[in-house]
Amino acid sequence: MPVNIYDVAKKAGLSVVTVSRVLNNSSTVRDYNRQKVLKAMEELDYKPNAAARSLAKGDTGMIGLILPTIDDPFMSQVLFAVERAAREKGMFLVTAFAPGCEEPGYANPVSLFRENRVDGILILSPVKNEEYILELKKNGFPFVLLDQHHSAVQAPSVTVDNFYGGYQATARLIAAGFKRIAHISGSDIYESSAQRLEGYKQALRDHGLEIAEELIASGNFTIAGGYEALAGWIERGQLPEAVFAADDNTAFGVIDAARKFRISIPAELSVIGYDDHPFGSMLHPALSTVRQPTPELGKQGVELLLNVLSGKVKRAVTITLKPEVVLRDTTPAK
Amino acid sequence: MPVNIYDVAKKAGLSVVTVSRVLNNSSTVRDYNRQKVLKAMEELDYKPNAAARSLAKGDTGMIGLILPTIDDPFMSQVLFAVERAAREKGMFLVTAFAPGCEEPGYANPVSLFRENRVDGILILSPVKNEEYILELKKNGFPFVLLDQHHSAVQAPSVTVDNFYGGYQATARLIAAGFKRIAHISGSDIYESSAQRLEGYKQALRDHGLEIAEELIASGNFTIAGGYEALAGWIERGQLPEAVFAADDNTAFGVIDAARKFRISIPAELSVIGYDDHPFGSMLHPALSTVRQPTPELGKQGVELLLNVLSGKVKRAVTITLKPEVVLRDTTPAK
DNA sequence: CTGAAAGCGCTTACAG
DNA sequence: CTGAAAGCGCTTACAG
Repeated sequence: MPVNIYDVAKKAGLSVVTVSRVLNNSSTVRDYNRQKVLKAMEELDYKPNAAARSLAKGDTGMIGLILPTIDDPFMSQVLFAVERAAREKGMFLVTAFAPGCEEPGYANPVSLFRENRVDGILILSPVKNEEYILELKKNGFPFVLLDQHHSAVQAPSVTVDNFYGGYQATARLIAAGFKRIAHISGSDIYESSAQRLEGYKQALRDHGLEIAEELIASGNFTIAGGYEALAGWIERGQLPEAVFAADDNTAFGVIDAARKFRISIPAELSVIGYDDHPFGSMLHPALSTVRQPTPELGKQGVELLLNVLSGKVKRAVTITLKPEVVLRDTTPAK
Repeated sequence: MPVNIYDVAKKAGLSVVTVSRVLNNSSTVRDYNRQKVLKAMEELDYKPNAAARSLAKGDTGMIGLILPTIDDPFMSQVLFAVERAAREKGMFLVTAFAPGCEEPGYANPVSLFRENRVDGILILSPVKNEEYILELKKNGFPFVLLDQHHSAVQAPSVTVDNFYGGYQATARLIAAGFKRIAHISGSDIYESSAQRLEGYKQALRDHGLEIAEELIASGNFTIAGGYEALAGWIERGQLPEAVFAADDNTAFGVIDAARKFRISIPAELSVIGYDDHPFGSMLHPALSTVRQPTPELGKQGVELLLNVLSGKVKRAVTITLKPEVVLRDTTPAK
């Protein structure tokens, strides 16, 4: 039942080599013969066998994406962008989750590359220097890091400038005239959190504002974290004028707490989040935020990986994308 | 550099057949020899080549998941569950998006199966009778439908009982003493929407309540849809006592609108959503909802597909999962 | 319990 | 521009 390349060759009255050539768009095929082959394939409803091609050629036409979780629009947006970019390049996407240390019994997706199931791997937001990354490196397996800044690993990567994002968000708040600007950071295991915090601090310094440790809270990138941080400040009588939250979840928690404590936004408190969560623009008040270039991140990641695979890129280049501040209703209308 | 099965055989002083046997956990290998092979593999850091295995065995060890989008926690939760279940069964997951008619230029993920890249496919929430599903069926390619009810396609599937969910949600509202219970439905292209609506109607009927057409709005599964539906009722002086929203996004929109119009929840208006969106339990008021068994959906889907692949399941069985009402703070404390 | 041989469906030099 | 031959790295009957 399954028709193979010999069936096509026979039907077309040519050799399998020629059929293989039209399959691979080789230019050295007489157009007349190409048509015959195409016609035979059509009539036989022939589809090449991917495994046989892989075995013969040594590549798979697939790339892998390893990500920590998917419980966040940022992750899923990148996944979507990656899949799209991969498909546009004719590659399929194998997705594997690697929750990391947080979940012990969960095997690392090593066999994904150790068995040559994919040609290369994209690793999104590795939570720390996972040992499998080191292993990839040691084995010379092609991979690209997405959204990470662990200087410890030298590898091709495309990242978003989190320092810049943190700096810009804070600068906007300063420009609006605020002095008491708080920050709620994310999880320590993500480098991005530390960098947004640094951007916040630097913006304060550059504008001659003091860094008040009591206005820096830890929020763990969660709604609850944002809620508790604001509640804490309120209870201690330290309500800031504005808060830059390390992500939108945190910002939603801040808004939720503000509502609870009857603090009006943005009249009494301004808020800027990070990520541009879809809900941010749909709920009231619409959340001001720092938009991550997720489609670009996915696209550039795939392109970089393909360039690594083709040998065009040999060194550990880093492509840095800029996020963009989007001001909506949780900051003063200027 | 790449070590193959012959290298292992030589090192172990045995034939490749024996190596292959230990690779496939064949029981007919003398334990002493098995150890020798294992040791050789270890020392050589041997990893079997997936393409060669696929070609020889005729299967790939991969399954595909086709989903319309990923911009919804329901989708991503199912994706996560599917990946997890697949990995537990030793399979890898190829993910492909098929936005369907909504996005023309986007190629159908046909080559995923036409080139035998995967052994079988899981199709999540097909928006309608996509032609590729018909093609799969015609070709006898193994697939399982997740979360769909298109009676037009006879195929193995695992679904969630949306009628039941709609019925239960409405019944809870009725039990709380409400008479004017509204419903905001989802998108017509999803069968689930129609079924939740039917459940709502049936619950009303069963309890002797009238179905008021003016209390049935269309919300498109969006925050804006929920917002506008409630705003419409308010403006027309038709505020219901309670609303059953077709999903949590819609419910969030209702809550948002209620806040805007200063309608207190649940004192003046009760709300039940659908899906158990992670935000539902984290924001205030905590959203009452109908929880979908997403982990189970993914797990059962993978298992059913594997049973189809092994020939254990031949007919178009349907596994139906029950959703569960979760009452929180947007409905009266009983 | 073990192995020689053939085969899975392609592609890649190498000739012509 | 076209094709015969070898090879990619495994597994599967078939013998023994």
